[in-house]
Amino acid sequence: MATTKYIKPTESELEILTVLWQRGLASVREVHEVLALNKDVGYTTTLKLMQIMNEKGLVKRDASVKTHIYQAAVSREKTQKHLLGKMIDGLFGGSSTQLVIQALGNHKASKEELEAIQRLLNDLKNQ
Amino acid sequence: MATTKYIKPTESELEILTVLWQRGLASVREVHEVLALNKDVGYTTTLKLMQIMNEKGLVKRDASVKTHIYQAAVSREKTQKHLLGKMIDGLFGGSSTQLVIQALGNHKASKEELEAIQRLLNDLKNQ
DNA sequence: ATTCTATTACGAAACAAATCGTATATTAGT
DNA sequence: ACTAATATACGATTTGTTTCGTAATAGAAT
Repeated sequence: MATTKYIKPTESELEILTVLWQRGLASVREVHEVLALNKDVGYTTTLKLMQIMNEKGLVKRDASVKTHIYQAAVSREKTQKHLLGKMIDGLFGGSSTQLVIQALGNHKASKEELEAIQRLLNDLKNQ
Repeated sequence: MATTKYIKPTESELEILTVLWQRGLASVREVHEVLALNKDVGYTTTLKLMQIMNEKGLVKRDASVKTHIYQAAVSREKTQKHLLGKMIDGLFGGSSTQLVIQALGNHKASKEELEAIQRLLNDLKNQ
């Protein structure tokens, strides 16, 4: 099996991926306009980043049209899984439970969300 | 209230902090030997990093003895909280629940751990 | 066709992180 | 006092990330 090396997105790349995961397809301008809501950055900066991401294989693009259309080439789930795993191993001594406790303790969740987690826990316990 | 700006440790700095959190007090050599188990890096690199961390205020050191003794100057909990929060906001759309589900789904937890989380959930629900 | 507008391509600078070599200092052993 | 061993200090280099200016390109409007 030819395993492709996992490429860790940088922080800026992650911001761009987040936009792409949300929109599916987007031009550089569209991505840029979303980013520009939260930070002050030039258009060509976003463009350059997306070109680099294309080289790295983090995004794909359709260059057959005048305005290139991009999409994420890595899934949100895989990326979450990877970064989360790193964090659990590095910061939480390998204990996902510790991380869960911290996460629930600090970020408030609604009753519905808590119940969703409880159902998941029951499933896990009965395996 | 004079709030001190939060300094985000880099990845290498986090590795060093992890060692210090575990041991409490340690010399550069001690830290370095732990790091060297997992990666190939020179002693002076570790030294330099710890000096930088000292300037940043991430660690404190006792320089009154010949071999300087370091300790973490930031708490593990605060650091966990900060980085976790960033991750939830950035990667999980602000939903700690999503993160918890991912964490529990991938990293296997023991029955005891799952029950500990269930108790926490009950507490949270009854607030 | 010429001009205007929006786009991509590309290089270079600015910045940040990690690495290590070499010099210097301190202590312990002889 | 000399030597060996072990430390710290510090500069320089390398590597990675982010930034943006400028040029080239393509299409749309006139």
